[in-house]
Amino acid sequence: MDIALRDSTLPSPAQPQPKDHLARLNAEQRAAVEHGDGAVAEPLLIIAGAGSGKTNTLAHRVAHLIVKGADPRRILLMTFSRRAASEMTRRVERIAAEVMGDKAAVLTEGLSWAGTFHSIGARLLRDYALEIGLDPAFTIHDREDSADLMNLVRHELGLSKTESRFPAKGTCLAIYSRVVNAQAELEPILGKYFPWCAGWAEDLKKLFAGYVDAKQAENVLDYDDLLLWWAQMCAEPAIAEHLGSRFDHILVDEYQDTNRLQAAILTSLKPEGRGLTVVGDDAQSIYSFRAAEVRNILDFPSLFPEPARIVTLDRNYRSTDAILDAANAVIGEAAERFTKNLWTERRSAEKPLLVTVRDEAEQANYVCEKVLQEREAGTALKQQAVLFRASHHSGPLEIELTRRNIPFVKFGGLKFLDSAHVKDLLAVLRFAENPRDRVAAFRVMQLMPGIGPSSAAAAMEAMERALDPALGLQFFKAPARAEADWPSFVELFSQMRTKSAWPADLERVRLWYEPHLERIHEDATVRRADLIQLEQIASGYPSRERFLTELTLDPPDATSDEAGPPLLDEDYLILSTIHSAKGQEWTKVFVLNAVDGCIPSDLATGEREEIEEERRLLYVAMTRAKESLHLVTPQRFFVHGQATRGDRHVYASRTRFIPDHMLDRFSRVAWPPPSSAGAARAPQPDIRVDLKARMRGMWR
DNA sequence: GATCACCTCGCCAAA
DNA sequence: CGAGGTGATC
Repeated sequence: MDIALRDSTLPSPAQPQPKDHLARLNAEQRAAVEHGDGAVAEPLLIIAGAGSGKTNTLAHRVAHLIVKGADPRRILLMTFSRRAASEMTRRVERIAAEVMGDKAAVLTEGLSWAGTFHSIGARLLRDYALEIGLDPAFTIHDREDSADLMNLVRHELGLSKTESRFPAKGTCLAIYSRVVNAQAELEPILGKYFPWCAGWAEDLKKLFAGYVDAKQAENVLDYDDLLLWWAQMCAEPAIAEHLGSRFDHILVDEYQDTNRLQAAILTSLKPEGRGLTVVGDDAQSIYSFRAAEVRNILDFPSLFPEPARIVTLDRNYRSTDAILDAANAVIGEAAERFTKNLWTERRSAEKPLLVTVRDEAEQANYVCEKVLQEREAGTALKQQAVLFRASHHSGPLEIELTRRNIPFVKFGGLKFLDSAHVKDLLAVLRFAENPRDRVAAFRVMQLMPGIGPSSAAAAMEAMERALDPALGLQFFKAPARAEADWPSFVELFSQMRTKSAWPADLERVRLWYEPHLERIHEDATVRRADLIQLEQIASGYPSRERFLTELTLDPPDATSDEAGPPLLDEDYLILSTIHSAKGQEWTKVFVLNAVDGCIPSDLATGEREEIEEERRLLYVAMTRAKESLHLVTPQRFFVHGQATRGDRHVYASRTRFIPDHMLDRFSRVAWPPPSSAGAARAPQPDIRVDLKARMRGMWR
């Protein structure tokens, strides 16, 4: 910041505006931005179709509020992902800077309440911890930690050896999570979404009660707790009032994908609705498996004493009309729909392609060839994306990309944080942060050979009995085989408890962990590189607590074919699940497995609502494309669970969401093209043999 | 009580 | 095929 700026007082909103930042918006966008003209006004609902400039509009609205004098520290902005939040704040800064010049930075820096519901929840719960009887040093379990804790309780209650098999830990957690997020009773949830578990209702209730007790005893919260505690806290009128009055404006993005808990939080913060803005598109609701509730957005207008203002954005700035025609046709078949068709002025004669290939291997070949062709023609790899329904659908393609040395980054599916060595390291940190965290403690202690579940449990008990956890560990008599390892572990733990230093803690942990890493894993070298990379990431966080919290709530969501993140200036192809592709766009888009069984997933063909959501999923995938769109349909799929190269397979047919009468909106091609079938063969050996002569010779 | 070899069964998307 | 659980061994 320069001197002149430091001397100046806060910029006055009344200053003449050098540029009209609203001029480049269309009339509807502008109406959304100017609603209330910077003041706290009645609730606003923005129905924003795919590619209608939603992010831009929301960013302009926030910037406009600030320009008009709103206090950025009193603006709460909730987005669906961390990535969306930082993109939004970046744009707000840019727009505000255009209007107010350098002075904008002072203001936009105050825009600190921007993030996901979960991360905002975590911050607020630490803030109000004492008022609500929560230890502010709580740690947060990710999905896998939660499942592990669920499993511990499941064992303790003897549910792991029932006569017929009790649901697995992941399923139990999914059921629990759904009940919590939907604010529903267990039985109907079981009947509707987990019918194969319906017989276990009583045991599940016991299990969940035990799970809640365990979380409280260990001072840990899971993802759902961040919303549940927040909502419960707001059920206390005094706290809700206090909290609600901290914010003048609350803006929520992707509102179609919020659940009942989130809606409850919102209305308790602003019961009158004044100052609320929600943005979304019911045609893009694809998270009902996380208990998202389309009704939230549909019912929003009538939720408050004053009806909400509704603004609809239906002009699409992203895709060509050919792509939009096809996408509109797909969503046009939806049983129930509230948004209008999108329109655009971008003309193109290039219809989306419906490509038939023999199998997934050919699909991989097709994508590779086309991607390289497009790159030759000037479209960078980064401007091209391959989308798919389930993370494993990209398996064969990943192999082919690797074989051909085409760099790629994959979003969705397995993550960096899911690898055992990273989790080990984080568990040590979490154990130091919160010694009562049993999942972390068990994981860490069992790294030492000779220590299994029962020794770990005994050590935990010793810790609880002692005045200080570190002393408890120190005087614990480790089993003979682990005696040599124990002291250095205790030393590490007490150091982190008493002389914690960040990010030095992490390096200490890594040094302690390295011998174990080498013993446990063959490929220790690759994994060590990951850990060093983790230290890089860690150095960007101010404290151990912030590092743990934010890493759990906003995990790096990409994995690449090589260890380490690709350099920013490198070019790479994007692979992504359709869910992770939400809100993004690319010049060229390939959709894999556009067949029944994949889209819709064969696991989602029961309820009509499930089918409808699968249709929206295809719509979301198609509307990511700016210039060209390829839907690829392999004809046969090799069945899972047989020896490699086994040839048991099933035939698949084109997705039901593109019925015959819609085909005129697509170009249909078979690949490789039948005419050049010969060209696809391996080159002939360059020799000539006179077999006729040879055969004649046999008798001579 | 820890560890390993074997066996079973499988439920996608993710903060 | 693979995580996760089971029973036999050190």
